[in-house]
Amino acid sequence: MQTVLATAGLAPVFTTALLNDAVAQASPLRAGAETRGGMRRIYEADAEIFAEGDRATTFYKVVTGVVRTYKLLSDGRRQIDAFHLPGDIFGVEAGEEHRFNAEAVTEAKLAVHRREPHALAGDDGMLAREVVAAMMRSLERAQDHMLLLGRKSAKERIATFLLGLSQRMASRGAAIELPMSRADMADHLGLTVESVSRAVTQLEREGLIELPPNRRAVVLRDVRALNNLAD
Amino acid sequence: MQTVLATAGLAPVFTTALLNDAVAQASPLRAGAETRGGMRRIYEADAEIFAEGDRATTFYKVVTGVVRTYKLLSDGRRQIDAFHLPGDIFGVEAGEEHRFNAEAVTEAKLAVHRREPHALAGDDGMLAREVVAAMMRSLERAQDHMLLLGRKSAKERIATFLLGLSQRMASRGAAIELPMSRADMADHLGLTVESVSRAVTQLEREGLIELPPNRRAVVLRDVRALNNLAD
DNA sequence: CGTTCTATTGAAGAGTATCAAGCCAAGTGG
DNA sequence: CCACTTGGCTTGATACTCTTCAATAGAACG
Repeated sequence: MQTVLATAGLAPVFTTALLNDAVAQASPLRAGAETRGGMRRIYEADAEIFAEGDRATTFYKVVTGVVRTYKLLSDGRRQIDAFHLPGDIFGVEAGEEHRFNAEAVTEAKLAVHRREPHALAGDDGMLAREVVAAMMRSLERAQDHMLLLGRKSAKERIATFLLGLSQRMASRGAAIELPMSRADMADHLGLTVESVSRAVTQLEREGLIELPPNRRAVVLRDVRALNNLAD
Repeated sequence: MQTVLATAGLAPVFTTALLNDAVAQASPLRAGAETRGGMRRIYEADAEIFAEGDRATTFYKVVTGVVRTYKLLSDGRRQIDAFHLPGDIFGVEAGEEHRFNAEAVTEAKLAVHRREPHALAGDDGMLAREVVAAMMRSLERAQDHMLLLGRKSAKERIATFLLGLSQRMASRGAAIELPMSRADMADHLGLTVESVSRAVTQLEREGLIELPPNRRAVVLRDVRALNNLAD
């Protein structure tokens, strides 16, 4: 059942299963979510997909849902390097082992690909090309994210994050479902839960964004101003 | 556009089992600084190699010296995403344009490679494999660096940075030359010059490292303790 | 030796983290 | 259908790390 929103302007955009539709319509840039090969597997929310140190015999492509990949410090500090949306490929490794952990954020359907040469050779090498392209996109995102982590303020981080999400999720207008918790956002943006909450609230008070009562979605009200913050 | 690579000029070489080979041989390939192909060019310290937005018709491999690649925010804040040492490849782009700036840190000799498909096809695709392997290494470093930027303290950042440098530079024992200024280190580690200086001094007082009077080199005195800090 | 550039050190301030309630939406069981 | 519980989000007060501003010290070069 969907949330009934108090704010009139919000109601129409939030009342449907945004996320699942977004999945189906994956952005054109992200080479079709209609992956042909690969065994499908479904993970429930928060299920582990693989862990750091696991043998990397397979890699994955998100079909539906959202996945997080992260690293941990010995004392438990966590850095989520990326959220993977439908169409995204993750778990590709240079070495024998996975270098980070992967978990489902929401229930997620994944296409699992063996790393064997022939698996890639099939399909006319299409998959191989796709994997390389995916790696380059990961690298670009990582570079942008280093700029965010190294040099942006909390408010700027939130603005950047929301703009990025809205571009990657086929969002209806400027409305975005937030599939991940504040804790996940915090560990992605190098902040604490409280700082994320405060920055979001601040952007809301300034009128740049708008949130429904359950706070798990965002409407970008002033994209210009948000872009200014994100730089 | 189906794959990003269509515009990369690299597409033809990224086929079939190529990726797996590159993956398998990732580390060993890194060794050879003795690049055969590519025109040599020498840049003096602080010379611009390319700028964000420049057409990415070439990519580079460091022969001697050190290079920094960085991004800027509109107000001048800078994030150095990586320092490139001899053997490292940089400037490979998915799109038409360079997405960051590159400058020589020290005087640097670079091997310049055209992005044309045939240039890569030659040499038995060796260079192509090397480029893919280089990208994967860049991605791994970027992921590690995000953990540093998002979750480590100033002291931990310095420890991590010094350990990484010592592993990458063919260092005489535990002694490392620091080719870059404190400002460069700061913009790489997401700190200010002063914070870098203080953290270095602190590690020195604690006996983990030792510096010469000119402060442009470091001896790692207690690698164990440093690793503990870096996690 | 003086100039210049870089690095260090000090004092004060800002931004974010930490600690601690409180709030609200959603789910549970009587 | 309504307390009651639960988990996630927000808000407040305070602490702390790092930044900012400012000055000094030291190395390199002519």
